[in-house]
Amino acid sequence: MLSVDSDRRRRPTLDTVAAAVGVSRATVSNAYNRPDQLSSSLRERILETARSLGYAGPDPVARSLATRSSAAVGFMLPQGLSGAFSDPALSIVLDGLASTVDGHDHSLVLMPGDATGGPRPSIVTRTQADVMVAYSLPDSAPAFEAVAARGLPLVVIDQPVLPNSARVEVQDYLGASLAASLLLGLGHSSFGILTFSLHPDGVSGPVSFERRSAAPFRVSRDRLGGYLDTLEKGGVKPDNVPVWEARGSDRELGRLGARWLLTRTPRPSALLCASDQLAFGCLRAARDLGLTVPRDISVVGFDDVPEAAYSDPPLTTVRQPLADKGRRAGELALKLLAGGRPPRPTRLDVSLVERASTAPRT
Amino acid sequence: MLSVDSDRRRRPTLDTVAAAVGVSRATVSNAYNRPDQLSSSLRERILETARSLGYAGPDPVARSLATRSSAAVGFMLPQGLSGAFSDPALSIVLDGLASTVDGHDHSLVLMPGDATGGPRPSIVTRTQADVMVAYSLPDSAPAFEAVAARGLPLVVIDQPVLPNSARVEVQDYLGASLAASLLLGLGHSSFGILTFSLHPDGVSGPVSFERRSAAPFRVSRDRLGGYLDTLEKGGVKPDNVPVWEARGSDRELGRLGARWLLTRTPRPSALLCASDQLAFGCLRAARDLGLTVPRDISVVGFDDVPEAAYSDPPLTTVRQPLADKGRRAGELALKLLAGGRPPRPTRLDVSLVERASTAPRT
DNA sequence: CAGCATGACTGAAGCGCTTCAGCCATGCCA
DNA sequence: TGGCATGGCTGAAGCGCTTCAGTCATGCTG
Repeated sequence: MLSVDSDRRRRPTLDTVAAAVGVSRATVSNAYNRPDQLSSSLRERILETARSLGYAGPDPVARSLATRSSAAVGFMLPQGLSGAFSDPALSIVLDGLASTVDGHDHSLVLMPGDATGGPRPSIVTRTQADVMVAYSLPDSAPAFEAVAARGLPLVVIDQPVLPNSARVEVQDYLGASLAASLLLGLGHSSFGILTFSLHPDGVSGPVSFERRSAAPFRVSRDRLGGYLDTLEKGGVKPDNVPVWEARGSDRELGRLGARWLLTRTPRPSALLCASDQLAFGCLRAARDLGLTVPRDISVVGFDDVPEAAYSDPPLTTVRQPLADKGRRAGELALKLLAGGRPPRPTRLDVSLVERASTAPRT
Repeated sequence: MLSVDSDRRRRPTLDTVAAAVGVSRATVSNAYNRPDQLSSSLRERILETARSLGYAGPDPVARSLATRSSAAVGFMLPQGLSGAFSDPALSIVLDGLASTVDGHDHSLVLMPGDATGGPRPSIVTRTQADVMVAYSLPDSAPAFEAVAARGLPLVVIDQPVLPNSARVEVQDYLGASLAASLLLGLGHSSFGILTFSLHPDGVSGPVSFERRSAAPFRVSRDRLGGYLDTLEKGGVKPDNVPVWEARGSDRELGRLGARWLLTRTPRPSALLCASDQLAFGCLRAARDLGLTVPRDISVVGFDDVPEAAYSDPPLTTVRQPLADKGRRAGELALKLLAGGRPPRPTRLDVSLVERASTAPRT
């Protein structure tokens, strides 16, 4: 049976319908796109005929070519899908973005990253999208050149800072400072820090000074910097603060890192984490070691994902407006699409949410 | 400065490059797509000129129109993005799929669902993709009609059973039976069941018989059926088994449901869950209530996500090969794209993984 | 009743690319 | 030396649609 193949080949087009109804192709097009351009009776007749012919509406690709707009936004991720989505923060941001662009009949094309910290240039070149959104890509991602070469508008979430792109980000450094200050205020003086990737190389482990200062991931760099600088101002030497880098932001990796941090000598009495997921891992690691949070160890996270309110104990963390971040990025994308120039960066507020995972040093 | 707009308008095309080099458009096209059709020196010259002209390669949309292939696979989800991705199982499946199609230079278009349990038909109609993948959509999803109307090949993951589509699914019923048998074998006789959505209406709560039997989500139906039928064979009347439906598969919703289940009279000594996420919620709920797993309560999950091995206690669960599921779906999509007929459904094996969240009834 | 705005529809020019049937040298073999 | 395969390139026909400048009745105004 070859009928399937030939069915697919010989699908009806606008012309088929036009001929069947006895009108011009333009009229059929108008029936779909500009109902006000023809009498509603004729429109009805056209739609009816189309249906009976098995015509499902204007072909999206042809329409895109004619309108020079593919009605899609490309979303560039720093890593593969499963890694990326192990952090619920991304899901929330993406959901905010999707609902915004979806309301404007745009679809979302996912572009997974690889070891370069972003999608391969060839992917970027071939993806049908008329605006790109970068989510927390390293400064060095080759994907950006490809975007520029295509002349596509770009909105950047979190990082990097790029000329001629719209940007939305949060006050990571400030948020981290707030968290560190809180802990200092509670009398802590011995700390450990748990961060997610500083480099896109997929390495987990203790962080050297060089590795830290050369980090291409701004978010990690800022949060880490916020923690360390503030501690230093509080009299804690950065050299005495062990830092563990997890190669992703999920709780198992957090648990692993926390286990290392909590077995340093002297043992930290407070752990600062770059994300809630990592913090959840700390809670687990503490329990594994027979330590009680917050009595023995204080833990703070970053993000304030919904679950932070329900962990055991509820997590003290830095709140960032994740859904807003996505929505705002969506609006910016739409705006650039409409020909707008990139406005000044949107900087979203962070705030400290004190729950039960922090306590005065005993 | 209008230059941005006109820049975007006046981008170089194949013709621009052809004219600059002094060859025909076909030759430039060949330079990109069929290197063997021209001398490598000419090809070099063309590529070089293109670069200097700021030509980023053939326009993806135009190319798609000419080749009648959009090189994209559409992924239809039963719900919005954040809801969908709160279950890590989806991320893993999607990752498997993405890496498969990505290797063949296809991209992935996400189509979020709404309260109908799938993407709106208008989205389906307008999305540029030449094969659709449905992930656990209800039988009733209107999205399917739209797919059929466009004549697009379809691969269905998990459900529903649709004529003329490729399908990959797991032995949900069998898996559930295994889990229930294990618990029966351990001497349990008082059970509670925690399932995710039976209907796409976003309702959480105790499940009536009607609601259960009319459930449009096959996976929930099968797992629930596997549990209940097996229990019944083991002498436990289904009427005596409380069932809670969570409107999604995340641990907070699981915790909520488990709290309800664990406060029934008599209190169940074993909880059967439709997913690991829900099971994690049970572990939490048990702890909240001062109960110890598995001494007071046995808990089993479904999926065997990576974290199941590291929960406290490690989770007894039904393993399904998630990454394989995604990969297989990707291969099927590619095969249909190549003109193949839908093969017989792929049915992946499940197996019981016994860890430490189950114990004999005390 | 001339003049004109209005509504309903059409013709044709693209959008940027792929592909395939040639065409033309060139080199090789017998 | 004639015949033929081969490599390298081109011309032109689409792919299916949007859009815009018209054309042509029709009805309304003065």
